[in-house]
Amino acid sequence: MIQKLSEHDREKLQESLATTGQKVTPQREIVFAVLLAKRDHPTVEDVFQRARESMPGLSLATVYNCLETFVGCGLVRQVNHERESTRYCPNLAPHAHFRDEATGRVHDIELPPEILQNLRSILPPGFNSETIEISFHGRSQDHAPRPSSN
Amino acid sequence: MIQKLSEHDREKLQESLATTGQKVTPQREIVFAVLLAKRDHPTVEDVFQRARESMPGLSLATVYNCLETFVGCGLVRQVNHERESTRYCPNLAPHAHFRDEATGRVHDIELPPEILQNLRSILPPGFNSETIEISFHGRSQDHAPRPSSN
DNA sequence: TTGCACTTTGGAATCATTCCAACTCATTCG
DNA sequence: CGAATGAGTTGGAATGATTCCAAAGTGCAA
Repeated sequence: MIQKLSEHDREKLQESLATTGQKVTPQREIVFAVLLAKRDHPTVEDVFQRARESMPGLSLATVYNCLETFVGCGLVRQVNHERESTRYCPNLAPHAHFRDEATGRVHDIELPPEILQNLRSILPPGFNSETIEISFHGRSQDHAPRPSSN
Repeated sequence: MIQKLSEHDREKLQESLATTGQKVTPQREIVFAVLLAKRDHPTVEDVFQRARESMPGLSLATVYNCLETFVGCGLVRQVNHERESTRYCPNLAPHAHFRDEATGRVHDIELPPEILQNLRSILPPGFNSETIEISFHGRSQDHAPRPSSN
């Protein structure tokens, strides 16, 4: 069962939604709470399952809608790997992703600003990049338990 | 109409396929030739259309098969952008991709080895990466004609 | 000539995602 | 108050890329 949003997170939600003229709804609160509760890059289906525990009537379409809305107002990031289902990630700090092909898990990799700068500098003149996506693909020995929570 | 493979390219094809115990077929030759003829990161559908000009009976399933085979034996790379159709790229040198959101076109960006090294170094211990994918997303003023062919 | 391994093919099946029309609910307006 | 408006939600249908599958085809080797 998902814990309710903290006052702080609820405000963040409310403010971000407001920037695009949208409102807080019970469904959006729960979907957002699910993302914050376990930062394991869940798929839409994962979010759906988890959110349903708290709100059995919730529909899959709504989960799609909520997540799209969050991406639109900058609350979460989409993470795509090859052709697999899209995953969602509430970590807004610049970071790369490491996809462990043994477990299928996705780990965040901190991204030092100078690396980003470095990367931007290899673009030929005339190329202006808004976003850079970096994803590693391999195996990790890391089987740490849960990084968990927020 | 697609030009036949050069002797050199045909050998490359033959050798790569051999490493995984597979054979050169007319279909594979044409699909490979299509990739080399215009290095614009075509989708499966693009390849299908272009290849059909030379071999009208070719089936879509076969194009999927060929491309998968080529990826498997290291002849070409897959390029994924968000949830769009997979694109294919015969450029094997390490490079990043720049996706121009205005035109939808994908450009290769040369990747200096030290940057790759740099990136590898930000992985925490225990993470071993086989491949790194880097994709920029933005707009370019570059409307150069065809870099084209070989 | 028979068997075997690899290929190709068209159509069916799958699966994530998008679309859509009906419905809910809160708020605004006459 | 009661209708109108509009954002949000919902379930099911539709879409689109990709995969699966079973039936043929194509050498090559025994």
